[in-house]
Amino acid sequence: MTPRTRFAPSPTGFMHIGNLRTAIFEYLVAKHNGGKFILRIEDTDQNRKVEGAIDFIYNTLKLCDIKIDEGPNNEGEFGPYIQSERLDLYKKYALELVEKGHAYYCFCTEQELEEMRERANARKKPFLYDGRCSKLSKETIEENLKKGVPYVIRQKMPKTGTTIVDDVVYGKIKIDNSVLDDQILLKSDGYPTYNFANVVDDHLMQITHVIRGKEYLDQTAKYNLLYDAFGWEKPTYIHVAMVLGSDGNKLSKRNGDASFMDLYNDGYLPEAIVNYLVLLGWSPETNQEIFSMEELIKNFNENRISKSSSQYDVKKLNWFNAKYIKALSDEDYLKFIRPFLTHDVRGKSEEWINKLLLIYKDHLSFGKEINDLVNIFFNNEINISKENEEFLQSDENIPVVINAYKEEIAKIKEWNVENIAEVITRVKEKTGIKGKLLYMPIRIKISGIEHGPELPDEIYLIGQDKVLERLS
RNA sequence: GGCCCGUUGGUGAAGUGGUUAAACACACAUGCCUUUCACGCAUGCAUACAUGGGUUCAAAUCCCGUACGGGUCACCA
Repeated sequence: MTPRTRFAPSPTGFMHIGNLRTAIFEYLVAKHNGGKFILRIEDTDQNRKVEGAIDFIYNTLKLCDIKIDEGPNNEGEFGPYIQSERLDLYKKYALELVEKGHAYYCFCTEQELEEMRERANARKKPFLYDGRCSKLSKETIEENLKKGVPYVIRQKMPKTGTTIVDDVVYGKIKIDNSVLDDQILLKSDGYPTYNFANVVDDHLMQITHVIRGKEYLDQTAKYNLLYDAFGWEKPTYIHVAMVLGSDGNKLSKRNGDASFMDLYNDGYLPEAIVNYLVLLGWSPETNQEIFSMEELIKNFNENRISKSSSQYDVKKLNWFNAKYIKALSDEDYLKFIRPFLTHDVRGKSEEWINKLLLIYKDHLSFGKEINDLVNIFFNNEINISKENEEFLQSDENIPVVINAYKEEIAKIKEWNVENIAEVITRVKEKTGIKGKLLYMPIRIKISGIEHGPELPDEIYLIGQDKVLERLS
């Protein structure tokens, strides 16, 4: 049987890095074993549908180089791949379960349920449906159906004993059947519940490995009971621990850093994000840290997924991203970084812009950062701090050096980095000054600050006219 | 509250009974390099196996209790 895994998001138009990581794991398990990766849209909650969400998911996965073998936009033989288009299927299987005696019609109204719930709360007991409708006579049921009384279909749970969940990561988990609710399979609007649709689809789509967040671990007992009721073979379960935010709490939109798209828009390369995420909760057998998708597929091993949750740390992501940026060709780098530059570049030549951007290729953590780094080349006003002003007054040689620079720079006919470098050497020879006193004064005069790229580059980029003006 | 799961330095983690006086990476610090910074390289740091009890010649590794953290108990997924 060829391995098949699936990514089954609900179409909310948002993907936080925890979801993405799950998708990556699912993809890697499939591909490592030569299998298929399926996308299924779980839109059984009609209230949460978002326009364009499917394209958004395709887009995100494509950026991450995760290839969808079957999905709504490229159907295989197990379609449709959108749950809202499979309604008749769920109904058919729900009724099959009723037939077999593993499920029953329930005509209780929301109000009745609410009352039961309140009574349970008052006694400080967890609410479990008491199964009263399972005792309804055939006649009553038929009469209700004929009258069109709204109903749901509930699964009949065993009241005693335990159900074992076998999980690749967590091992064997024992769940008491007595805590299991007669869960609803089919809602009164004809839509299936998540749990039911999941089991039916995973079976029909021949999913072999169910990989999902650990928050579903407890629920898996219900799944197993469902599989047993149908007489279907259970898939291999791989539950993965959660990704926590940098504050150690649950990831949330509010934390800002939780979404893939935000990261992408800030100038993080998808390859770097994927590489970082895969190492969150999974470790390879060697000390290798940088992995191409191809290498991940080769090396991934679900037995090395961690049980405990891990914390998202943007600093490590920055490190990965910087590595990936450095590895880019100049051409690719320029293509990547250019859109992030928001400074006013009117009047600047392409050559000038590219040179500027290239200087920072090895210094960049993420795309948006370029604007801060590059600031000194766009400030029209130079602000020299008090300390720096004092420094300029601190040595009688400084004016001499500055004057020498001024003279030599004015003489340059062809404005390029080589000639500027020569000027610096000449100033050094002429004045006999070297070290700090040689470069700091001019730096401060032309940019206001003592940091920056290499001096010849900096002088070159600021431009001959401006440099001369600022040296006066 | 019941049930389930987890707990190795600031972070990601290796290690699943014995050369581990616990690797590696990020972060941090220092040094070298560079006429600054950064990059790169090197070194170091961090008083890390939650805690108490067992089992064993030997435990981060096995068992039990406790604490702490998280998850789950919907006509949401």
